[in-house]
Amino acid sequence: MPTLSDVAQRAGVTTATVSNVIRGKGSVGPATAERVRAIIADIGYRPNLTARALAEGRAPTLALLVSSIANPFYPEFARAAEQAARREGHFLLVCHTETDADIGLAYLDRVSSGLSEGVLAMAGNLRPQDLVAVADRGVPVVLVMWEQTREALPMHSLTVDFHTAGRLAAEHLLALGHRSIGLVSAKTAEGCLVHVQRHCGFLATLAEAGVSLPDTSIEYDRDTIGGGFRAALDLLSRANGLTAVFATNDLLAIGAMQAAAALGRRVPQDLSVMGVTDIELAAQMRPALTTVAIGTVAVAESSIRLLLDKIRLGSVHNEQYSTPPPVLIRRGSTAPPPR
Amino acid sequence: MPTLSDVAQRAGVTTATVSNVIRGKGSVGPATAERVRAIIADIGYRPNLTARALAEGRAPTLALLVSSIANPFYPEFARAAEQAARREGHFLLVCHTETDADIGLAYLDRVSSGLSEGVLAMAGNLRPQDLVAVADRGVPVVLVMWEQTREALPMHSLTVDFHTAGRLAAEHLLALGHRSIGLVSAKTAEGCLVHVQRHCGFLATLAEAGVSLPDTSIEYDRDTIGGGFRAALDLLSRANGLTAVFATNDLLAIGAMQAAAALGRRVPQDLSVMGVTDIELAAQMRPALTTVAIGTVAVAESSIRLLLDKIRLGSVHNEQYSTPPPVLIRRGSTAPPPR
DNA sequence: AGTTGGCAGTTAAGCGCTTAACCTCAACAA
DNA sequence: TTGTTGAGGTTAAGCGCTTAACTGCCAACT
Repeated sequence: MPTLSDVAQRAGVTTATVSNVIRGKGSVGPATAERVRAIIADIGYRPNLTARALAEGRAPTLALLVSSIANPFYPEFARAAEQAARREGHFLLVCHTETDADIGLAYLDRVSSGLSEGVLAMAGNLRPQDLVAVADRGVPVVLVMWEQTREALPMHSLTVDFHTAGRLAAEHLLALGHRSIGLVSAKTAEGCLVHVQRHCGFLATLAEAGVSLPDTSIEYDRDTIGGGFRAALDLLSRANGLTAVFATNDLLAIGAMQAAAALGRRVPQDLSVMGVTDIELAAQMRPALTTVAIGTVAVAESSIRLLLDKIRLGSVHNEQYSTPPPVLIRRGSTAPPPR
Repeated sequence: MPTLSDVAQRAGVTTATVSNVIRGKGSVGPATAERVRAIIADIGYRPNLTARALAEGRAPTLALLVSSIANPFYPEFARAAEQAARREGHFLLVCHTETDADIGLAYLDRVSSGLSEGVLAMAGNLRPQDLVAVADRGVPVVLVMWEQTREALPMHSLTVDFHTAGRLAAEHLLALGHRSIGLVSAKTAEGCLVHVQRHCGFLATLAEAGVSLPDTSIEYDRDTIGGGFRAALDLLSRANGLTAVFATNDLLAIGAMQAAAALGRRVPQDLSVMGVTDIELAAQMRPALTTVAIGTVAVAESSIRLLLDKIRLGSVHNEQYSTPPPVLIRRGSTAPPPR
């Protein structure tokens, strides 16, 4: 592969000049610039990005740490994040930490040793102290939807107002006339605040409306349809007269729809079902799933922008950003309760 | 951030010795090694991977070019590929080329300028000449499931036997007793050989069994459930007496199941439905989707291994590998035809 | 005693690029 | 005439790491 000095040699100038031509900096005569450009095109020279990264002290790469892709939300997020990064001239290194905090640590470690300029951390299984260690080494880190832990970590973070998401869901079901509503949520003991918040927003709204606390089914397996199926089956067979089910994410909601079908209850005529997130699958269901959209693409774009801001401005104070509020997406899986 | 020479200085040795300690090469006395290691741990030194990549002339990174993630198969593949790459000490740069060949070109270009050691190309929208140009520059490229084009590109490739996949599907339905079978496939004019092959294997097997060619519905939108829904609706309303539908991928098949439900036909009692690929969603449907698994994880692992072999052995001949044959996964969406 | 060989380390030359600092010369104003 | 200025370069010092080649030194052979 040709290098800068190959080009320089052929053009009869120094590498500095060629570099200046490429970067459009410094002052180079038009004739020289043209000659250099012609040679670059001729021999097919491409700058070595690794060398450039070393010389500039920064890599055109951002890392995204996600725990798993069991939930299609993550690929959707990753894709949007990658597009946003690309628009800013950056690559995205996607790292699946799976369920193993040590894999996360290994990634954090390697990624923060020069390969990437910053880290977007979404993986709930990362240990807070590992993140802090990396941040302390001067690597820009942005926490995305990191409501896993209550203690505020000393770094930038981007949060989504999941409380409002729960509230919107409750308001929608109440407005339709439902008064006997079941809740399918994730096990709170795992400290998964993203579910707890939705859960609480939902309950608070019902309480304000004077509706008694709903029957609840908790599922450990919060990122599978099967989990929602089992939870809803349990819920529907235990509690009579439920006319609606709210699940704290779309996957659980889809499982709930399946449970309704298995029990011979039609959605939405006999039972309304709704979720949170608005994954692409939600719109593809029959009936299409009513849900509260959190704006996946917007969240991804904000995350990238926040990280890039932190990198470029080097802001020290660790700000906390929120994305625009969630939005109710009315589809076919909810309707007024049967009389 | 501390550098090699910081460590060397504190340890009273040269950077070469520290480097040797880290890499376990050369010969270093046990006492010195221990001292160096202690200092590394003490000051929290991490090798700069960019500098290492430059010095070694290779980056610990592989690039994966996918076109989109509309079909959940791609994230599943990407995840498996990333895990395989990690086990080999590599990172995975995921690049979504979307529908734009120029984005693909830009990625190919940048990724092949030192940032990654090799490229896994799955994106059907990449232009063959762009791939050839990159390969000619000496960048190892492996084509994965690149049956988009008939002309053999001069590079390594990994293919899946989709013809057998179609055959297995036909054999399964025939064995169950179906004689009137519908086919939902992707538009062949787009040159999407991965669908055409499944399609042909299926038809050939039916023909061998003396079963007349089935009714067929072609869908442009091959990577959405909605596409399968529309196609199957068309098919089922046009052709009377169909007892089974074979769709050339799982998404189309899931759409077909929805269409059956919309028409009041129970799956599998009234209509059997099956697909190809075995995406995770297939197992989560109710009834669970019978399908022909192509071994996504195995394909991903083979891709990575093939690419790494090409990189390490620098093999010049452009071999073509095949993954293990597809396997029928019998689930609840197929049954003998109604009498 | 003289050689050999291996261990423990050092030296120094890169890898391909960026960039601050410097040089030269023509044009121009004072 | 002298000084200033700016355009159009050049020089050279890195960025942080790897590695081939080399240097001492000491124990072990013959």
